[in-house]
Amino acid sequence: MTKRLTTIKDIAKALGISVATVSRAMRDTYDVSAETRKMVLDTAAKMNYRPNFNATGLVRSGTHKIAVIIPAITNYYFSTVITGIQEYALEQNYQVMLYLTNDSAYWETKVVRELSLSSVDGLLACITYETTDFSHFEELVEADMPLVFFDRVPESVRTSVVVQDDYTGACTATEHLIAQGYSKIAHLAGPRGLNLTQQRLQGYLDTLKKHNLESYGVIHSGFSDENGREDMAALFNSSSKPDAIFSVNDRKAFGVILWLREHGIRVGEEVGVIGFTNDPTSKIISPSLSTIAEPAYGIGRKSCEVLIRHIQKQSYPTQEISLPTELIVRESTRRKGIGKD
Amino acid sequence: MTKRLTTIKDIAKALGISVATVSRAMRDTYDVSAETRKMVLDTAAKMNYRPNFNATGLVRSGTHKIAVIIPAITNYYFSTVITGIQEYALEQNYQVMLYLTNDSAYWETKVVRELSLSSVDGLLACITYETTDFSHFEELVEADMPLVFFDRVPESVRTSVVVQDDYTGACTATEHLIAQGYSKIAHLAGPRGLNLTQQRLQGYLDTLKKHNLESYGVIHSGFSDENGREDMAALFNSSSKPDAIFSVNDRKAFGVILWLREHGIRVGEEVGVIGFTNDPTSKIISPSLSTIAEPAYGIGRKSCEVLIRHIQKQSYPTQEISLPTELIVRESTRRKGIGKD
DNA sequence: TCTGGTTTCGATAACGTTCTCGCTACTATT
DNA sequence: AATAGTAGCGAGAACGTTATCGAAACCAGA
Repeated sequence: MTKRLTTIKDIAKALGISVATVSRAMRDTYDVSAETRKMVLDTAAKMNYRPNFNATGLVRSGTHKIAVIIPAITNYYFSTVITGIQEYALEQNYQVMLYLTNDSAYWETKVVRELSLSSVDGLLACITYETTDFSHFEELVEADMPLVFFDRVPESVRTSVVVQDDYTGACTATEHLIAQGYSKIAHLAGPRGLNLTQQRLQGYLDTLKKHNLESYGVIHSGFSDENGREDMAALFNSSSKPDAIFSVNDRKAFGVILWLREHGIRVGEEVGVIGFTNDPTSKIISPSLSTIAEPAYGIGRKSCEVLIRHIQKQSYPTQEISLPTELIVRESTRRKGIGKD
Repeated sequence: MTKRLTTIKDIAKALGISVATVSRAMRDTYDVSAETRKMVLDTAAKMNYRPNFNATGLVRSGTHKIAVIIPAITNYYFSTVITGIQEYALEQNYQVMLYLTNDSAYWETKVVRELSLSSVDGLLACITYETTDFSHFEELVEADMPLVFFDRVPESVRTSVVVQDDYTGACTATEHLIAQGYSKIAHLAGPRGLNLTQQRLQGYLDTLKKHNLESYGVIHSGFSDENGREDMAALFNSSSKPDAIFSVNDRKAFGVILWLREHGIRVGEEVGVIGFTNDPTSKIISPSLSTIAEPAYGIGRKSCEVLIRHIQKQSYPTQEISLPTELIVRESTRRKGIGKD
């Protein structure tokens, strides 16, 4: 197919030495004299030598590759996580293979099952919201494949996980709404079965209870702005209308704001809205969206770091890492909505 | 490191047949009886066999992997392109390795140079806007490595390219502004040296000339909304203020709209704004942004398709593919700005 | 001069596949 | 019944690298 590449043998022949010496000279310096080492390195550069990872990977079982399995990348959170993963991986000389599941459990299973165990050293995964059966991941764990989950994590599989502190973030969001004077608070929750959905819901409920407030409704649905619109229509159809909305994520909150605007309801003044993520669009939408900022980049770096630890020390203990979130106040939760962002 | 995996040999031993037969049974049916084939497949499944890609890649030089080199993924366009690439690749049983250059020519060069030629079958690249020296790519071409550029393409390297029709898109955008009654049109251009910057600028200039209009300013800068704001400040500092802005992309146009709003200038009515991309935020921003929709997903699929063609037939002729764009009219270019989106 | 210890290097097996031969046993043809 | 042809399979080399073992060369000490 492609032109024949120069191998270690070619260098050996050119120099009249053995392949073993060339191989040694390539990486460590011990067991080989300084001059031969220099000679080898020079001619290697001259002949434009590149190591064949198939061969090295074959003999020492270990490719320097990690697989990332993620539902999608066309949103701020996921794309930023990947960026963090990618940067840390490259720093550590690991390469990233990307697999998109498109939030389909079928594809997730297929991808994980077909993923040859020999082609990657470890796996970084964020499950789809459809996934209920985790046997495809359990098989990997049983084969001792290092595996780390981030953001959306299953409860059953016993591995390391890296998440943001969803529970505390939800508490902070709800506290903020209450502090701003809202009392009839509803929650637009994520899909059922997802850990983060449960955590954020619980934070919301616990904070309400702490303040002796009733929930003004909880609706479970997807993560899109369309879902947000639909949920608002359902919510305002009932007799007891909320005066504030805590959305499980920003995109859904965008739908909420758009719906409120279209229905002539003043965002902030009449109905407060807070999201979760800190998507860049939350600064652009009008009114701008208050939100709980997630450390997406940090999640990416950290989960990659944990994975590589697992790869390099097979006895590295299982970690459960939770990164802090941060409240960002903007216009959508200002009662007297005059100030700018 | 990870537990010993079952190999083809284990299957052969378990069945009392040779490895060659097992190997053959695994892929094509010819030269092996239906019953042995079934036997092999069954026990392979039973023993949880996964092929070792290092070994297959070694003997038949060809890994089923392609590398994607891209400045970033944290924006709509790039993440959608990657999604297209990924989906087509998976359909064709190729795996995607992701490399982010962060728009740094240094990292681009480093990544491309360190990319072992033996570890991927081909390369899909979108250059940084810093890159001026393309020798790292030319080396690949000389080594017969299949290489396809998309979106941002160098002019010098002789390979296949897949882009949207930037020139015609820019013409359409400018025509639209003129048709809406704007006549003092300025262009916020992209970084110099990028082909798409040049194409969009030229489309703008040619359309103005066709209508006997003067340009009300061209400013080159980056792609961010911050850049858009800065450029607007510079533009409105002069005595001859434009009544319409054609921005090289949507994110920059968001900055424009934000700047106009902050300065009490009515978007659409007083100053028309049109972008390029069709970022989902363009529907969310208020007023919503008219734009030229780019076929991002299609670009991804198509460039991956061309690359795989090149990989599978080394004599596949070099292609220059240009995908059509589409005008999307929203509020930011409505003179009497009452209508909804 | 002999011994023992380093340093530097070469031969060779191994990693898990695929590929090229060639062999056997069976079927078809005359 | 003899021959040719074919289907099915096995033996072994090959891919490019690393790892193991041992050999050669050199040096120091007695």
